[in-house]
Amino acid sequence: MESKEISRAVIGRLPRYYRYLGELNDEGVERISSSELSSLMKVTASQIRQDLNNFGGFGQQGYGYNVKYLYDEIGSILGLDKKHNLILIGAGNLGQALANYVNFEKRGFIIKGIFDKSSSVQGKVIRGITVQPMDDIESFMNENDIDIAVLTIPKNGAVDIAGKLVKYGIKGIWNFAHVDLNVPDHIEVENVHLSESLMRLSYNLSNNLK
Amino acid sequence: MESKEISRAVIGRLPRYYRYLGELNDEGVERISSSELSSLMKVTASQIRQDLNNFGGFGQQGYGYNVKYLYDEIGSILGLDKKHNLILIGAGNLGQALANYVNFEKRGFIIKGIFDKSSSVQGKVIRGITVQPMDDIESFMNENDIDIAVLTIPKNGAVDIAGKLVKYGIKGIWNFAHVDLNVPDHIEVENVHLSESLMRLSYNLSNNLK
DNA sequence: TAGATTGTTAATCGATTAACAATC
DNA sequence: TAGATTGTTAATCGATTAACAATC
Repeated sequence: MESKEISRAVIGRLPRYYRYLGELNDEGVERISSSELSSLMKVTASQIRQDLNNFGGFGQQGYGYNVKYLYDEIGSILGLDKKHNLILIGAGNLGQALANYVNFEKRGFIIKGIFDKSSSVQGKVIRGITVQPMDDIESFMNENDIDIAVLTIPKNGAVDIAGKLVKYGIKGIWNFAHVDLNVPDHIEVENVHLSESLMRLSYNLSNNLK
Repeated sequence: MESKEISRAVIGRLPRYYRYLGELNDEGVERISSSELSSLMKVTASQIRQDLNNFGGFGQQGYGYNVKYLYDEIGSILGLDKKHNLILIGAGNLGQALANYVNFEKRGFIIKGIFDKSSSVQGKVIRGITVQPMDDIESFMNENDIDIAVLTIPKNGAVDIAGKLVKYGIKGIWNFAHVDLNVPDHIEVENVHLSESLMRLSYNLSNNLK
C-alpha cells in the first residue's frame, strides 16, 4: 500500500501516539499542536512532525492537528480499522490470560480458536471457546479466516508449530515463546520475550548511575 | 559501576546473546567465533564484537570466545548473578500467569508477595503465596528486601500505585499497565505494552510489501 | 493581515558496518 | 611460525534534532 519504506523506529512509536491521542480524544480535546503533544509525551516536536509526515500531512499550519482525525488516521495506518481473527496456541497460564484480555477484542482482534496439546485442558472452555487438540488446527484454519496465531507454548514445540502454521497459511505470529522462529519473509513475526524484558530491567537496576 | 554510558541499543541485545550462548553451552559447544555466532543469530560479526567490547575483551585473537565464560560474563553484566525479590501488584489473569512462570525464579527473580485490591482474590494462594490487600504493601516492603514491583493492574490505578511504591523505596518497576508511569529518574521502569506490540504486528500485516 | 504552527530541508548526532593492525 | 580471529579505528549509514520557508 505505502510505497516508501517506513523505518522500524517510526512504526514502533505509532501505537504510543495512538494511545495519547485516544486519551486526549476521550478527554474531549479537539486540537493539539506538535509542541503541546511533545511536552505531554516527552519527545521532541520535531520528531512528532517528522514521524507523522511519513504518512501524509495530517496537520494544518497555524492550527496544529485535529485530535480525533489524527487518532483515526493512525488507527487506520496501524490496520485497526480491520478485523483480525486469531487463534491461540497454548492454553497455559499466559495463554489464558491473553484470551481473557478484553481490550484486544475492542481493537478488532478476535480470538476464534484455542488449541493445546495437553489432553487435560482440551475441552475446557475459556471465554466461551472450547480448547481443541493441536491436530485440529489445520482443518480449523481451512474453515475459518485466520490471520494471526498467538504462540504461548514452551520454546521446544514452538519452531515446529510455527512451521506448520506457515504451511496452513498463517499471515502473522505473535510469539511469546522464547525462541527465534525461522519463518519465510512474507510471514510477520512480533516477538514478546518477557524474560529478556526482565533482564533489561535487571541490567538497569545494577547499572543505574543516575 | 560502569563508567562509560552504554547505549540502549546494546543493552537491548544483551539478553539475546545470553540466550544463544546458554543454548550453545547446553549443547556442549565450548568455543565460538564472532562470525559463527553472527550467522547463527543473523546479525553482523562486527556488531557482536563491538557490543561485547563495550564491557571488555572477552575473546582471544585466533580463538574466538569461550562460550561458558562469555555466558557467565554477560549474565553478571545483566545482574543475573544477584537475587532480586519481587512483589506482584495485581493478581488478575496476567499477574497469575507471571507468578506461575517458572523460569523467572531460575534466573534469580523471586516473587515474595502478591497484592490485589479486590477482596475476592485476597486470601487466595498463588504459587504458595497468599494474596494480600494493597494496604499491606508498605509494611511488607519494610519487612522484606524488595527490589522490583511487577505492575499487572489496569491503567487507572497504575500511576497512583507507582507513586506509592516509590515512596516505599522500590527500585524498579516492571510495568504491564498501559500507561507511562511518571517516576523519579533513579527508579528504573521497564514497560511491556502488549497491545502496542499487537498493533505493530497489525501494521506489518497491513503493510507487508515483501 | 499578523501570528501560529506545520511540512520539509539541512545539520547533527549516534549506531552500524567495514577494514585492518594487533595478537593469540 | 602461519593462520585465525579479535579489538578497535575509520567510514558509512540512518535517525534525530534544528531551522525556517510555506501557509493556514
